[in-house]
Amino acid sequence: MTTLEQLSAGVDRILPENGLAHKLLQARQENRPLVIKLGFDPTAPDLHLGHAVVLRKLRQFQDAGHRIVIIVGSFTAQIGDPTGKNKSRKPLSKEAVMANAATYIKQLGKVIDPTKCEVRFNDEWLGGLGFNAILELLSKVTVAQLLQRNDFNKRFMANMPIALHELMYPILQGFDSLQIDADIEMGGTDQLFNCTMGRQLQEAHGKAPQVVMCMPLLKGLDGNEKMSKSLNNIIGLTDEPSAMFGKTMSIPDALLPEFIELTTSFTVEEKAQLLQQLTAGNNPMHIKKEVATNIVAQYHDEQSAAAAAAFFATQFQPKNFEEMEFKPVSKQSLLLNATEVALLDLCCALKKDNSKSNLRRLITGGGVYINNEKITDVNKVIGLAAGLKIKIGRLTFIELIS
RNA sequence: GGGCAGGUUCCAGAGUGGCCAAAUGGGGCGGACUGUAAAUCCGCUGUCUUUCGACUUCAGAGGUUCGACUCCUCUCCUGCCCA
Repeated sequence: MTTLEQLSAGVDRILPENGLAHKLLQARQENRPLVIKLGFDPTAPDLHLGHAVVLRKLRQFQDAGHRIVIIVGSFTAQIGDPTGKNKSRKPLSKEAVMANAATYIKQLGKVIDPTKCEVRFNDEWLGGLGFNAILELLSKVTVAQLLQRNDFNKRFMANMPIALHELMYPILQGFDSLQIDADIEMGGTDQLFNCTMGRQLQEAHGKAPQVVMCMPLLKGLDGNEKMSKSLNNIIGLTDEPSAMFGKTMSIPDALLPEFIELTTSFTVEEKAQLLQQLTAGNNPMHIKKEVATNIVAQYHDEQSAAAAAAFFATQFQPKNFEEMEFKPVSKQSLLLNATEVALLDLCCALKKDNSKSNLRRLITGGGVYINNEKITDVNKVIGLAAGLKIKIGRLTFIELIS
């Protein structure tokens, strides 16, 4: 496989189409690495599999000897990439930005080599921009162009508010590209517009426009929306092996092809084979297990992956308490000064962040088991003996210890 | 600046004086089913209370009323039209 083929594999869109080939050629002729830009907003430092799709591609560039520049949107974070969903954001403190950036970069290391990438904060150049410089920048972009952007367009059409500063976001992001002379900007397909802005500004300033490479957006656990922390449908890069495995198993079967393609480290042949098994009607569960194992192995290791698979098999496949694993919780930590207590109170003590009403519903709804027996009476008196096993909801398994 | 229309629980969106903790749909959470998942069906979805019920909530503050999400006043916020 040629470098070009490898680097363009799995990419949703390259703009212009022959841009990557052109840049690679140029790099060879000029004997220099390409500058590959990736921006991020330091507001949500929890990276997930969706981010990894882009990062894995970045890794390939890194391995091919190109220069990775990570732009921390320390300035633009104050605006927040306008999605229409979230209201205008509070400006983050300098400390918060730095802390978020640090955790971000740490997690970045799960996919790319953090020692071989440059990190820049965009308030370095945006923070001190004078008003005349801003006006000069704004003069390069028209309102009609900005309104072409999907979020803006939708909101405009739906009579939803668009604050003026939100319109600046793409322009500022483009300005970043100008500052670092990006050859290529990476992003998800949702970044197409913003990245294009970089091209435009570079051209307007007499520089070579960057090539835009958009990776497909990974869908989240619900199988519908894109993976995103605010939608609570992510598989986090730092999730524990068992959680990572379990979450992967919980994706809808229909999402499997996408996951095989975008999240696994299988070879092209292996991927094709898995897909073929799927269409041949093999039980998707087995294939999903392979995918889950592969994912866990990537972010942890083979042993953890195998352990997570085994854990899943014992914890969620049978209904028998004997084989399941329970998290030990000491009686003292519950602060219940009694030897026996009503089920509801026990649940309250164990799930402190749930409201009592909510737990009451859970119990009456049949979601609570004690020692392998479903209990629906909230008043059922439970003896607090060591070894008591209790399951609350689908995911909480607790064993009392003295 | 002027005119008009709006702000309802996670979201969308009904509700225009008591029958409203607030329809319906979505989402979420449980259960049944299941080979993980999906589909389907059932239940739940403000807080506290064993029950009766009590309490807090419909942008905010006041007011009218026995009683307000619903009426009045002011304030804040949003959109549209005109300047």
